Amino acid sequence: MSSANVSPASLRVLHRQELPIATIALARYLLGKIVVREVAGVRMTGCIVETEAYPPRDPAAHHYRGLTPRNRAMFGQRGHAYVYFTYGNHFMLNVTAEVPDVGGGVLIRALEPLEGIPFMQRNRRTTHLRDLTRGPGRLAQALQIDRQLDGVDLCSQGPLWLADAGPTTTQLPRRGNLLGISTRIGITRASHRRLRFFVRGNAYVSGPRSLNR
DNA sequence: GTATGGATGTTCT
DNA sequence: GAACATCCATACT
Repeated sequence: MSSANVSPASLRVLHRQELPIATIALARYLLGKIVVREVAGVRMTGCIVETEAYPPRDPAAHHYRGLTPRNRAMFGQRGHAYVYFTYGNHFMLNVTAEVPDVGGGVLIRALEPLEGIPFMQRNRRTTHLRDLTRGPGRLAQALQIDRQLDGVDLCSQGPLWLADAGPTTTQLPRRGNLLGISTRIGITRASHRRLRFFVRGNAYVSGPRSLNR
């Protein structure tokens, strides 16, 4: 199993300039990066192991029909949070992409828990490690991510930000062994497009086994 | 391990 | 009224 194996002390905030502009490139780039959530003096972190791209002109994307009050974050600068509520139960965390007014986002689908695991266990009401952040709804609940964080800048240290683990993590998935690619989960439109990216073999990746080869 | 269906609230037709 | 970027409990192999 590939483990994140990150040293928390070396966290460095990601600068907007180093984020790829294109949605699909960003979805791949974010694998291996760290989500940092700070609430009430508590820090929870996890390594991104699964993403989905919702690029411009994608009929499955919330931005497809243009700007609405809900999706406005995706029409702003990249590197911000787009958080929305769905299925009556769950919040989803996305990282905005593209240049302003275009519309693009990357759904964060799974994390490998790193720091603050006891708090995630409390938030999720389970001690089972593998169930804490495997899936977009679960990870949002574990990290206490809700609508209040919609629009937050992920490139400045605040309640929610993105980090690099520093030079110690050299095993960023590129192709072949570590980078898995599949169709996206739970959509009906454009369901043939292979825009889901994941760390192959990682225990915290969601979805059916058949998609995770 | 896989398959199914219900719960739930917001958005859009 | 339908669809929805999901999760959970339950039933079954």
